[in-house]
Amino acid sequence: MPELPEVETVARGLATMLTGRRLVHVATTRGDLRAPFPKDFALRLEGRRVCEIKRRAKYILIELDQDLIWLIHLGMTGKFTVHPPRSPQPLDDPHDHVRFDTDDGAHVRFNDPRRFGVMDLLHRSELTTHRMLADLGPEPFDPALDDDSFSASLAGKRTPIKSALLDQRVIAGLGNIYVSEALFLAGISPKRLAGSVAGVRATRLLPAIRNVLDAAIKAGGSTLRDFAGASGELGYFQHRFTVYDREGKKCPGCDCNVAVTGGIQRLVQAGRSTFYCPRKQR
DNA sequence: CTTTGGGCCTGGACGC
DNA sequence: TGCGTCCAGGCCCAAA
Repeated sequence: MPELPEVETVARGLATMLTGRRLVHVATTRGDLRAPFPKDFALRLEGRRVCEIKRRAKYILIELDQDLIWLIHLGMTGKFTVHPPRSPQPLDDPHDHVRFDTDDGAHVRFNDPRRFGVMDLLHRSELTTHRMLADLGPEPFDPALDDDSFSASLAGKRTPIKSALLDQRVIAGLGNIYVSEALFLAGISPKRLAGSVAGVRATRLLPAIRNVLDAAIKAGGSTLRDFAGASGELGYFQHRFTVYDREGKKCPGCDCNVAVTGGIQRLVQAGRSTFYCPRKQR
């Protein structure tokens, strides 16, 4: 369930370990996840130096020399594990899809049991035209995203606000969990049509989105401290959610009796679970 | 044009 | 115990 905060955490962890390093001994296992890896994938990564590691929406972008960019999506279950130099070689796992060493002797593996991840290689010039990047909306923390532009992107939409926030063209990086959390914090019903959120409610929703993401990134960052130097999995951190996956539990903002009200409700919108409190969200 | 829904993939939870 | 069924999730694409 990696969404923006988890992807950000993984990207920061990888940056700590890999920036400035050269990739050596790159190998793939079966060479496909949701889609086949690009042609000569391992060969093209071999010997490249890591210049910088960034995140765009839920994608990790590893910028290499020769203007090559390694694009990674973690899907649902994608994980990186970094084994520092001189640490024991990890056991083989059938779901290890990519492995490589760095020129300082670390060993890195990408593991994805459900294979919903994506690997691709692109040239720097394709950063805004690549199929998976071209239509992405603004980053939630982009200062250019203000109340007016956010409101304008919701205006006229006939889809529920829950679905609109999952649409990466509206705002990039939110997934099913943080959409529920942000709508709860903003006190907005997930069933409300996006068009009716434009205006005053949008000015409540945008800070709520930022608060929820910021708190989760901070929680992730605190796990990174322990990981550097240890043989660690990147991006998995304990985070407690207020409404997500808490059907029937008490809403922290309500003093109502759960036995009477049923507590936090679950509903399905566009095939996906939404969790909310009908009393706090209108 | 916009919005909806199916398919991809597989481990784990659940029911019989 | 062992089997089958369903679900979760992000994203693309076809269909309405």
